[in-house]
Amino acid sequence: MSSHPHDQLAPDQQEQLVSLMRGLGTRTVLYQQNVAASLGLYNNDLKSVDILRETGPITAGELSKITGLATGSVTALIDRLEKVGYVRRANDPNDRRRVILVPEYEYKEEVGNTYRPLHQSMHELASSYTDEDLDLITQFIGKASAILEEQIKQLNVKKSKSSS
Amino acid sequence: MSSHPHDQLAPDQQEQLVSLMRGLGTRTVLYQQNVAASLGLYNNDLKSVDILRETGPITAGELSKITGLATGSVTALIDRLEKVGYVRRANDPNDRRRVILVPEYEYKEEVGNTYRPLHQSMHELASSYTDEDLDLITQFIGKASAILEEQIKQLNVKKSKSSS
DNA sequence: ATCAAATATCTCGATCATCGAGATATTGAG
DNA sequence: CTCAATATCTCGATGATCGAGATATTTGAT
Repeated sequence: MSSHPHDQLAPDQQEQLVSLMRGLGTRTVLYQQNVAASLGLYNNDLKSVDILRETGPITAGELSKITGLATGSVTALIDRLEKVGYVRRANDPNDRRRVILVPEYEYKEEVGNTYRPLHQSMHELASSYTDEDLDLITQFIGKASAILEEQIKQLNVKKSKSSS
Repeated sequence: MSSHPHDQLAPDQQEQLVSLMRGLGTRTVLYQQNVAASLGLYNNDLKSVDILRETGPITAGELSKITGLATGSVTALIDRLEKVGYVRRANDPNDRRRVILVPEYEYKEEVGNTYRPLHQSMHELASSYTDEDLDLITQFIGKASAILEEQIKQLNVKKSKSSS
């Protein structure tokens, strides 16, 4: 399908990839929302769990910066997550103002169970490639991820600028 | 780097990719949220604009199903998007109950402008690959996207089941 | 030491997107 | 023609989020 024999040139190929990436993005957002609902969490709560999973323990303020939520919202968010055992408040011995958030979802199987079918399918997809190809793809994903991170930073910069 | 000579086996490589994909997902969600804020839209409003962009005109009810929002919420959402000119309500000549949502953001340059830096970077990234490699990557992204779509469906099925 | 400014988190009233149940309009089947 | 099904909208209730101020702690200057 997608009628592009060899008479078609590269720019179009790039366009196709970028378009697919965009579609992947839309689906990712919808998927995340569905996972949250499935776990009985609010979107931002699951988002925070995912962030903590990647960063490890961070302070409430750092979570506020990353998520873009007001500090008051983060306080309430932590209360909710703590109540259901996804996270724990810990003291920073060096600065008693700070609240360190320690992920505790290792004990919560639900998260793993919910993500499992996706991971399973991804593993299956991955196993259909040679080591070499997988390397190529992995590097691409890593670079795409870095680009996104950079773009998020840029948008935040613009946000602060426009409010000055 | 990443010390995995040839004595290391595939599963680890797969793990790395899946982990990276997850990180990509988290960043995608954060990015989307930042774009929405930057455009002065609510998350679900931008989500809907993106959906409409991909699907073309659909009914209010279909948007409700895709986004998972209640019909009453979609009504308000459309009101907001219509007010700022991202979308237009049209009649379905065959069924006068229906409201068809027609995307109108071609006239809105802001969306394109906001996404542009990301697209630019993605194009740059894409242009660093050979046609062959790009093909491989494109196919992978397409498959990953299809997997996500399937997983979203599965989660919706479980949702309906558990409420019976 | 002392004090003021800066920083981190929390509190709390206000706002507003979302829900969900019911209202309204339309279609389709019998 | 009537009734059930369907599509959208209305509207009161709920609750996440905001944002300004309160509290506690740290830091730096004097």
